[in-house]
Amino acid sequence: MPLPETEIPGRLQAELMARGLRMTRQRRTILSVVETAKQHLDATQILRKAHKIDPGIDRVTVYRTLNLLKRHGLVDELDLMHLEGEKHYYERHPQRDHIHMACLRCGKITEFESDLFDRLKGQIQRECQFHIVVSRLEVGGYCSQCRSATPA
Amino acid sequence: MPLPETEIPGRLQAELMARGLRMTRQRRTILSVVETAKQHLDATQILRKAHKIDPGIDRVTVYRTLNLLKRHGLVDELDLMHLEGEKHYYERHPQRDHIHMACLRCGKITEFESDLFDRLKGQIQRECQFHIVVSRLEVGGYCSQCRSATPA
DNA sequence: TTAGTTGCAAAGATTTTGCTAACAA
DNA sequence: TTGTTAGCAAAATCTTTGCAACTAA
Repeated sequence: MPLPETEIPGRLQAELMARGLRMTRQRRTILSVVETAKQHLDATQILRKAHKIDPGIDRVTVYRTLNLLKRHGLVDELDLMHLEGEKHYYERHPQRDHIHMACLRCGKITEFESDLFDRLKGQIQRECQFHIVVSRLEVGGYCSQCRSATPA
Repeated sequence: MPLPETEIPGRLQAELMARGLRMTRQRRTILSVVETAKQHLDATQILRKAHKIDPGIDRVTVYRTLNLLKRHGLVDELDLMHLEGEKHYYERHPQRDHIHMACLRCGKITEFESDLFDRLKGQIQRECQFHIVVSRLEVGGYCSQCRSATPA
């Protein structure tokens, strides 16, 4: 069963301010784009959406803000198995880590949560004495639809 | 306990030839570099090592050969949590998948195999009806040495 | 012979840096 | 006021493409 949707509007903004960081008009715009994204966005897509709110925002500001969010652990950077080029995708750091599955045929990205994943991370921390800050599990393969579909 | 070292010299070359691909002097060189690597190498490092064997090899040929190996599932592409830039690292596809742990302080990369990881992939295949072709689990954090070390 | 491969040059894609003006606190 | 941030331009980094010459099978 899915987690309850605990979307807190402006959470990113609140977290950044709680850390004493300056809240500029541009940052507010970019944060709102990331926060309300319904899918994984790369830097260019974030810039495009930000432009619709504030056409003056520069691409560099998007990169700088994403780096800021990354450093503070507020967003996760994904590669999604490099399905289309080397761009990176961003999503708000979830309350519970999930796995990203990328279909090599149709490109669909599916997310999956698992107790086994949580236990695996626990095992790593214990047996390797490694303190995990961030983790990323991505798998590439064929989704159920593409497995049963006729060959391309 | 570690797996037995079943290093088969020339395995990459044998696998490519078994697939009916042409074996050129340049490919042989690049394959031997990848095969005998004692650590994760990026394209530039592979080129550098290949140059020591055959100074005429072009960077482009390295990229093309790596892409070939990737497409055939003979090497895995790693990001190692982008610890130093956006380069990719390559390793021969292991008999059993392992986890890469990247220390955010000292940069050390540690590998770890786990039954839980295997079970997790089994769960994904079963519950998501997703046929896994390639998987990548990377974690960033602090290794045991850096955890107990004095702050930088 | 001939389809596949290489090297070279150039382009492409993504991200970062340096600097001054503008701005949040 | 004062240290931070934004915008602009330029550079840096990594990777791919086009094409003629070369080569493995």
